Amino acid sequence: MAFAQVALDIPARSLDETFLYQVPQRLENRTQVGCCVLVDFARRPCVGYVMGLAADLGDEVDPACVKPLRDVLAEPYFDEAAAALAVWTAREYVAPLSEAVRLFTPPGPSPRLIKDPAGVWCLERAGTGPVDERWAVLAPDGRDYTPPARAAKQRAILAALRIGEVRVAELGIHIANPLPSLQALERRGVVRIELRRRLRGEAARSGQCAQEAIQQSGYVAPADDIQALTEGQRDALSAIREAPPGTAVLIDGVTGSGKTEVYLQAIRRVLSEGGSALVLVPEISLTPQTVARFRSRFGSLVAILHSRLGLGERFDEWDRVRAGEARVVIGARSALFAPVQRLRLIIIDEEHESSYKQGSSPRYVTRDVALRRAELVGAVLVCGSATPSYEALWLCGSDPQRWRRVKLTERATGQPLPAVQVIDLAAEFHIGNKTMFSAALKGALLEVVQRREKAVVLLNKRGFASFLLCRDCGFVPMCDQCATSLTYHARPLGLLCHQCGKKYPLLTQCPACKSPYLKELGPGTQFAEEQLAELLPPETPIVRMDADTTRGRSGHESCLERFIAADHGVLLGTQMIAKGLDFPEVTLVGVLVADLSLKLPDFRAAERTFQLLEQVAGRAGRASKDGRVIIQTYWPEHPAIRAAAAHDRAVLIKEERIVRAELGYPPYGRLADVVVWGKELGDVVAHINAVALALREVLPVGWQLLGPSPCALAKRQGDHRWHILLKAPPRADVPGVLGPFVRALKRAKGVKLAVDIDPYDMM
DNA sequence: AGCACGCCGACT
DNA sequence: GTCGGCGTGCTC
Repeated sequence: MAFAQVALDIPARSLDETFLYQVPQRLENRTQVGCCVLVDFARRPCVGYVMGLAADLGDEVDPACVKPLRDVLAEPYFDEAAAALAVWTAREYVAPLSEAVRLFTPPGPSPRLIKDPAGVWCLERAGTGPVDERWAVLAPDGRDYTPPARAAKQRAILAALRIGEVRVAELGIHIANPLPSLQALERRGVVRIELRRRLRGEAARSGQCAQEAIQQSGYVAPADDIQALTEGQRDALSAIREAPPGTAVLIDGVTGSGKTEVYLQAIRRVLSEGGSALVLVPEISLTPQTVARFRSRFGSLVAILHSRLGLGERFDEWDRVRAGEARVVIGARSALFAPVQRLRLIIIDEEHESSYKQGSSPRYVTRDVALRRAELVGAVLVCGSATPSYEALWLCGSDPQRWRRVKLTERATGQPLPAVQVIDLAAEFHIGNKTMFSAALKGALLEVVQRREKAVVLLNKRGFASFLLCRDCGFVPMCDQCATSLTYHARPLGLLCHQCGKKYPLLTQCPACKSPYLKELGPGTQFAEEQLAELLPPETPIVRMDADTTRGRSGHESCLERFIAADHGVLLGTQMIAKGLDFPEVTLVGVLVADLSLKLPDFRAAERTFQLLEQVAGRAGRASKDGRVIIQTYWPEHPAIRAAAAHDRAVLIKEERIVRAELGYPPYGRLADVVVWGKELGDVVAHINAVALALREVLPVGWQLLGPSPCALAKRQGDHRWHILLKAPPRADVPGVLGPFVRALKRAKGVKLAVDIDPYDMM
């Protein structure tokens, strides 16, 4: 008799254990770990995934309760190692098991069970099949129906439906758990719940006819493609080769040191031994240039997993990986879970990037899950960055058995790192300069333009002005959804909430005191663009690149192309211009206000500022011409600024070590953030207080509980947000304490709760 | 999640 | 007295 441990595809924290089912004879040879199966659960059918197989029941389960599997719905999506990684991820990040398992299932919706019009449960296949959505529609006789006074939810639902049809999911945004009420209305014949077919966009096909030839010639690239390596690159390569399976190598290489070439050659080696490789890049760096570079080496052995691909195309790529056709997988964070066979190498490029922290459940840390996957499958993890995270550096020092660091101190071209000049903006103001450009930066920009070279200017703030201020009464217009100040945009003219994206018309007078004197304060990229245009000769190409100009499918690329195509000019942008772009002709980098990110309420603010400055500085002088960097700041003596000026991270680390050790911040302590949010402030505060009270009861000795307090973004999209911060010793089993605690919590109406283990962002 | 069970206020 | 909304608990 065979039994299967099944993880049900139901995202509830109270359901995150596997359930045992008996495997009937007829399904015995099709039932494998990773299969999607149909089971009976709580008197109805349910989709699940096989996490393990067993020969007997063990003593835990009453044999009388065990039901047989109803059906096997698909070939295995994942293997035992992946199942183990899913269980580990769910535990480590206090997430429902089903959500962790879904990381490994093909892109697109899971098979769902839906009720047909007769009320019979039936299965809807994933992938190629049509996708249904549940819509609530007012029935013709329902128009005049008035629900009883006590049925507040039904009233709210009907009020919405009288205006128009609504998706059930959308009702859920404002009405907690609308389904029971909706079903009650349906029984009365007041409302119909309809399933509607949503047609998937046509699966895009990747036209790589030219690449086919490369694949047929085998994956070994022509010898002239393989660039001569520097000594540092050779050391890095041999460190990767010699690293035992399940361990990590940190490539700590200055900007322009040729880390990508190291990756490419390490991958080539893995391929020649019959293995596969996974390359994770920040979402933003997955540009056509990056893809092209890998494709030119490995042809159609490359698969791209990108969230911006259509669902069909994403599925096709995923399936090529599973089939073993693609053995070099490049993608953002979630590609870590691709069904790669014989995985021998996992590369995380730009390891310090905050996008490697997943923002929704399971809120995993890519680096840590990647190392776990490497351990489970016997692969080597390679993390590369010019500015590694403090945690990664610390791991190399404190866990040398598993973490090895290789330094690349020279640029591949032999060029020196650009000289950095720091300008004190306060001093500049005192000598009468009231513009955004110091005399030094102004001069350098004019010189660059005159020599018909290129410059990059960073201003880490988009829009025209951060906020409007009434000069008569001090009023600042705020977003009513988020309680953040509204950013003034000149084009299109209006006020915009950068938190939720809500647009407001421009005010001509103060709503509080009717004063017409509203002043724009805190210049952003739109304003800087105007100023730059005034400063430079009229015909100078200026390309602005921020979230506003890169919106849309290829906005990003078109901005870059315009800058690359121009024979000289200035690229002005927010932090997105600092990330992994390689423009050979840039000879000047200017930072308009370096301290913008320094004052954020976040213990990583200094580290992030240094990373941003060092990365953007690295855009200068990558080819044959020397580069120059000018950093303007009100805080020239800050360690992050001094470290960037000297290209010496030690200046910052020295200070950070003291602060973080003293306050128990990572890596000298582990954090967990417990957030509660909801529409009613009173509910939120009451619930978080109850949570805090209960948490203090189970708090281990040596742990600290901070708060409850409002989140830095105390209101977001209409939700009030409060949180509790936990500080634990460095190697404490934080999920081991929080997991059982959260599972035992009574759920409260009108509020939601999330746990973020090892958070990156506590706003 | 979804469904049964059971409590309790509201209306015949 | 019953009806039905809403909170609680269980599901191999």
